[in-house]
Amino acid sequence: MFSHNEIWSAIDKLAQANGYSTSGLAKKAGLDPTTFNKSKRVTADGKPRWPSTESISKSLAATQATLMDLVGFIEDTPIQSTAQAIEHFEVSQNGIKKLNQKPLASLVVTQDDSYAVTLTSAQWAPTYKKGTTLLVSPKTDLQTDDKLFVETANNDIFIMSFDSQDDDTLSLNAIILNEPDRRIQKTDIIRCAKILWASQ
Amino acid sequence: MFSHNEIWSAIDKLAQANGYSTSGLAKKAGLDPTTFNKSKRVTADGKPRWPSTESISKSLAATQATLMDLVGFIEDTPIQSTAQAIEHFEVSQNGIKKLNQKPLASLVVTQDDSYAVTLTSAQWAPTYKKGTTLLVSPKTDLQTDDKLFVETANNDIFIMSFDSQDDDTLSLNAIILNEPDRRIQKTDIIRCAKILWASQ
DNA sequence: TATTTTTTATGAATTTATTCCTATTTCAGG
DNA sequence: CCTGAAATAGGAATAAATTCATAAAAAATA
Repeated sequence: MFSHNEIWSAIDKLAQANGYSTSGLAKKAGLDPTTFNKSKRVTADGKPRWPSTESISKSLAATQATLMDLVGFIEDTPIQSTAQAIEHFEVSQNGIKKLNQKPLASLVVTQDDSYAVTLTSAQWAPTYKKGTTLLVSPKTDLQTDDKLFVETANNDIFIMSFDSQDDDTLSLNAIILNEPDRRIQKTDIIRCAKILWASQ
Repeated sequence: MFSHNEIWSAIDKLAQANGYSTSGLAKKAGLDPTTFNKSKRVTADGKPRWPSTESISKSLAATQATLMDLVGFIEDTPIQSTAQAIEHFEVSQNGIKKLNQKPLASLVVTQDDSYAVTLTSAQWAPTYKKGTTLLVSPKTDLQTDDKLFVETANNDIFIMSFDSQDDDTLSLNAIILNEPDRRIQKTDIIRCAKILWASQ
């Protein structure tokens, strides 16, 4: 379920995240530039007007975004967890480092082998927006396009999709713009977990 | 981005996953039952017709599904790729029974030992309200006050907190009003999982 | 098997969203 | 300060989706 307000807000955010104005996004999508006007979001007598599914599909295509990305722009309630926070990370220009204070991402571990990671940075938006909680599992039966949460020996963190692997290296594809694909030495990996579930 | 075919397929799957026919879903959503007819998906001259965003929103609301859930029916998301719907349950005055149609609770199982249970009954409110998704694990290292999801041989379901156990029986405390505490024979239990995580 | 209910189908009427057109506003560059 | 491009606004025309009305097929029930 999503509200009239949420879907319009998501369209605004989709445009902004790709450097477009609202009308610019409409043009890029091959639509009339006034399609997403504020004045087209309610009728004269105040009834809500919704964008069409086709317009949304075209807008996502124009920004090479998925429906999943759009979900990332729609706010929802945070999850509650039975787990306990044990580690914190900081995101900076040089990468992501473990630390104790002012965490931009917090990692919580449950009592079995699955655990949750809460992102307090917009680093991985729009795929995983700030505030997203990921439920991940360290299980190793990886399939192509599985999303992974990987931590290396020097405490860098990568959230990328699984491409392939051999005995020594793990090949990962970027899931956000302007991030390169990567090949990581397995000996450098201290944590590799498959993302099973992502909250809003 | 998503295609005309994908969005219609997703609506069909949303209906099916909730035990509805396509027209049944439309009715539940407060729409005309013919809204999602095959004949409404293309024009007379073969042009594709798309469901409106508002119809989709109403359909998700009717099934207590999120946009994320719909994505699961379209793309290879973590939820879809690692989970498979296997069983449905119905809650009635006399208890909870397994069935095939119109489930009030749906159970999905992931590829590792944790799985998710979505409650579509208010049976366990206010602790777990209608629509809550529980992430549970069959791990047996139980501690007092752990919340458990228990299914017995006659397909009754209990969501209660762990009190104690001996070789033969499991003692459970109620977590909702007007429910008695219980002692269950272990030989009667066909599923016992610890609730690790609860969604909104 | 007969009967009722549900589902599916299709055309026409209605409602809704987009497009077209024009005008105003905003903002960067000369 | 002026100008041109982009963004926004709003009404009318057009295109598109839903509803309504009806009928036929399929499924459930007696």
